[in-house]
Amino acid sequence: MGRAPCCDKANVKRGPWSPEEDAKLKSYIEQHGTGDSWISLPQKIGLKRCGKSCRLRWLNYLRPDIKHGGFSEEEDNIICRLYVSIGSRWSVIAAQLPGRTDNDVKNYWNTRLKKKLFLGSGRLRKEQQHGRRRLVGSPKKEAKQMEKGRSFTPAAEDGSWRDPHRPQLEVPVQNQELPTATAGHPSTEQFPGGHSGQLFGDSLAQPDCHGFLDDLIPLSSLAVPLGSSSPSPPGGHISQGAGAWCLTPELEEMFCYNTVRLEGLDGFYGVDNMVLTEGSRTTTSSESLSWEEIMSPLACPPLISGYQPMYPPQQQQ
DNA sequence: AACGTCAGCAACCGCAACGTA
DNA sequence: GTACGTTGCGGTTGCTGACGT
Repeated sequence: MGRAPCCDKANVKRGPWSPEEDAKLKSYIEQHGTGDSWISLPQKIGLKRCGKSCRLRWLNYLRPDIKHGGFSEEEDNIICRLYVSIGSRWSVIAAQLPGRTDNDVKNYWNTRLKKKLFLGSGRLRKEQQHGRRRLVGSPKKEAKQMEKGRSFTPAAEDGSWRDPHRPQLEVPVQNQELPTATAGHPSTEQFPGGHSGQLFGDSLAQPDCHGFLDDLIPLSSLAVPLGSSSPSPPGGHISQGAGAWCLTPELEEMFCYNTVRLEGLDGFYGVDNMVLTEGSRTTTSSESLSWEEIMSPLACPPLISGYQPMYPPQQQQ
């Protein structure tokens, strides 16, 4: 007994939305809100669309507070930091960026930020050198995005990012309880409740936020405990066997399996020394590395070592 | 000018979580 | 406790337009 489909796909229109459809959906929601069932909404307003599609259209495009295009460096910074801390939890990341949707953030990461971060990609670097491809949208496109853009609530007076329409992320604040390395892979675990507060302290709210590469990546965020969901000791080792550390698959692939990609990220030469075995993702080195070694200048050249680790070694506990 | 390639983005898909009867 | 409907989320796909040859 399978689950009933959310809509009859044969009688549902797909593909891009027309202005008329947008207008219908928008005016209905502005009058009645989104409180009712999304599933029944299309019938009520005479749209041949799936309820899910209506919801998506509203959330990602029609909402009045949506901000399109033109991510600021500050936003870049926030996205990158959160990505290395919690992984691809786009809704959580988007919740910290007023006017941005998870889809927006996800697209932005996939199409731009990832490349911006890992310029080592040979082709991209070549392209940049030759100025063949823009890394940001063309003026025409930007203009289009601006045109599509809606009004949006600026940063709060205290300098923090705040969107009145979105709930603030309920996670422990920066010092330093984000469940990163101490609570298993963050992307697979829920944040503990009970503490409310903003995700960031002043550092991210500062208007003069420096480039996100400067202090972006705590190695503790790149490494996840292997083969165990139990909290890992802060003094964990990269070694073979249970309890060993590994990079998240994506980062591992970026940093270790494809050395070409490291071109533009020379700072990670030390990480490259950690030869990983396929599948088990453990090091082949007969010697294990202590946490201190991992955080040493060899593994963490200035780019990283300058970063205040979220989960410092044991002695700080 | 025509064509090919690729980046960017909107939309879709499927699964998991959640809510309720 | 369970079955079912709905919502939310993240990954993926496909279209469009910009750009290079």
